Amino acid sequence: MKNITISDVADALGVSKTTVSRAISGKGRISNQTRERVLAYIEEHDYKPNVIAKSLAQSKTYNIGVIMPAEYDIIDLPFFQSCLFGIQEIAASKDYDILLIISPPGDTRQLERILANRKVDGIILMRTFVKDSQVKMLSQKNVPFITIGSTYVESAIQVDQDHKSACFELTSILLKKGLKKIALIGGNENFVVTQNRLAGFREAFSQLKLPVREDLIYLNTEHSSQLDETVEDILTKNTDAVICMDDALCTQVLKTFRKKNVSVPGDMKIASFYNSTVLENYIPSITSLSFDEKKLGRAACKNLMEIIEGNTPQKITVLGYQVIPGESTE
Amino acid sequence: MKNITISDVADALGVSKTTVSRAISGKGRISNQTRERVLAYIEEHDYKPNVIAKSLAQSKTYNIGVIMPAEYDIIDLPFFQSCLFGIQEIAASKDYDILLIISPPGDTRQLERILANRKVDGIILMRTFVKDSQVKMLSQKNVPFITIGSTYVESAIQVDQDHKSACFELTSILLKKGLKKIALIGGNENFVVTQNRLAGFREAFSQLKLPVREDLIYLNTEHSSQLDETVEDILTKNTDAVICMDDALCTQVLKTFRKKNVSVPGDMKIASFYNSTVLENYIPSITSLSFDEKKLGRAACKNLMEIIEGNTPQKITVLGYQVIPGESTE
DNA sequence: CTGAAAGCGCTTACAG
DNA sequence: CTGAAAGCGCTTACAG
Repeated sequence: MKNITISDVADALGVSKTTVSRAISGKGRISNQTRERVLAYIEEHDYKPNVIAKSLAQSKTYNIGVIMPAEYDIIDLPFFQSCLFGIQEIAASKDYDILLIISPPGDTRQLERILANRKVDGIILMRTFVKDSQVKMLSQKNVPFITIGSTYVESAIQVDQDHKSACFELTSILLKKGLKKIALIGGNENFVVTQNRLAGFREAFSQLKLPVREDLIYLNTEHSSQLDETVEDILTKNTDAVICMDDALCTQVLKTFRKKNVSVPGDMKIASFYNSTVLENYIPSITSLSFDEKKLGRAACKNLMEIIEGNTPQKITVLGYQVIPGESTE
Repeated sequence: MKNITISDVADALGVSKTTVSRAISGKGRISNQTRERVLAYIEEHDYKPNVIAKSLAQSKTYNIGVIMPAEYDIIDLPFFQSCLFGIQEIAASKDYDILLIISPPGDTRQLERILANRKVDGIILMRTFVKDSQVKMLSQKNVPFITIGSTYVESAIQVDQDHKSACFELTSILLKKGLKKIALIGGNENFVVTQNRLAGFREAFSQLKLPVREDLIYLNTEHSSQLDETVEDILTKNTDAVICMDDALCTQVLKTFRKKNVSVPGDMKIASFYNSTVLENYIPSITSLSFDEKKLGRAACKNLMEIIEGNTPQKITVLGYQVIPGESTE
């Protein structure tokens, strides 16, 4: 049950392997007639070139490595999932496959192994950190790569959602309703995305020449125990509204509000960052933002393909967002 | 900046490529002295064999394909994620990598492309269906593969959690408390896992010689609108307790109960299938089951490696579970 | 427009 | 214990 090879095809047709190769790849001069004869034969006999052999000859793998952080944060999963779908869509259309690299943040071992083994033609990083050892390494080694999410490394080509503008707009909406004491609850400050959202938050205030209440900015609030204290603090300070940087945080905050009989939007307005399934059925409906993550994945993969093909895509691609107004801020 | 090859090593050491190859692989006779000399040189000069060339020579790819269904069901994501972690752990330890295949249920195109391109040495299916075209195809083509979750295809080697026993025990616990009218709410009946849980549910009744209330079995309840009707129906029928086949369903049911002022566990007992993050902070705490999904991934990958190496692992590997008692059934 | 030949970087019978 | 040589299945200068 051996697989049919390019030699078999060549022999059967009485042409050279070179000719068969050219018919398939479309490279090099070849007569229309010959090409069609070869293609017809291939089609009929279901010949599939051996990608490994092709890889070796061309020093290409037709794989892209996608790095997924080895962190459990259930709320981020749909994000990664959607990105992956977008990536895979584009990749498959160019006959590329996805090599999944699961790696703890800051740990470059997996990545190095795969690069040393020459198993991929390029890399997509699905999350970036303020100080990102993976980005640094890829950049040094001159490996084609794209980051989803911004990075501070100059040479990196990035695709991102416009978190800053989004947070700016969300904050502005609240400010323009006359709400002044707005709290911001966010996750890990080492994520670039956290910094970007914070920047948007600040800008909304400064544009309206209002002072930011620094004591109402709560970052690194990841554990729910910690979050309870945060909410406590927010309530003590007579806050008007809360913006949550993600829906997991928002869910927790809402739960605590309910426990303490804080009514939304009566006593407190609240807005969150994603209109995810976690909150979609919540009553009252929560004002939130909508991003197209599949599109993000597609954009990242398209750009990576460009780099691999030797082109230079634009350095920063920023994708839009939408504000989904809800009852929670009325 | 060319990469150092096996020939370079051989030349530098004044030995043949054969010898270098043998020193690395450990196959074939070679003197200890020579092996160590080669290994030392390799270590010092950081030589990494080209995996692609190795692949071509051995007809092996050192990749395993992992199939993830292209379906959005947020509740399943942590499951897949954990499995992936387990898989990757074992794979990496054997220098294998994961090729991610995202594929709509029933669609074998992605899979066929990857097989035709000979990009993997074996496949892990992360979800199975009652009628599973992917399983059928893999089985026909004689590709090494493992299913996570049971399948009805005879030849398939499977790794699964013991959903049946788990559901049996959960149901038994409720029955032994004297609860008779127990409703079962489940998802897609085309998933083997749904059928297994249902079987466990039934067995609990039959073992205690109690009749199953067929009208309290609700499958295929995926959309929340539909679920509302289901809950309505359950309440009409004066039900004692509800078992939910997953936490997404459970969350919805709990929400509806609250809306209708049905108190848990006062008016109604409830139990769910996973002790996932979705419910972990719920008040009252929810009686549920705990499975180790990373372990599942590990077991699947281990078995696949066995098959690839020419061994025959046991046909069905079943992993245990734990009942986590909560206040919701007290 | 077509082909013979070398090359990609390994492995592995075979011979010694 | 070691090595020369063929082979894995492609691609691609080079020559015609």
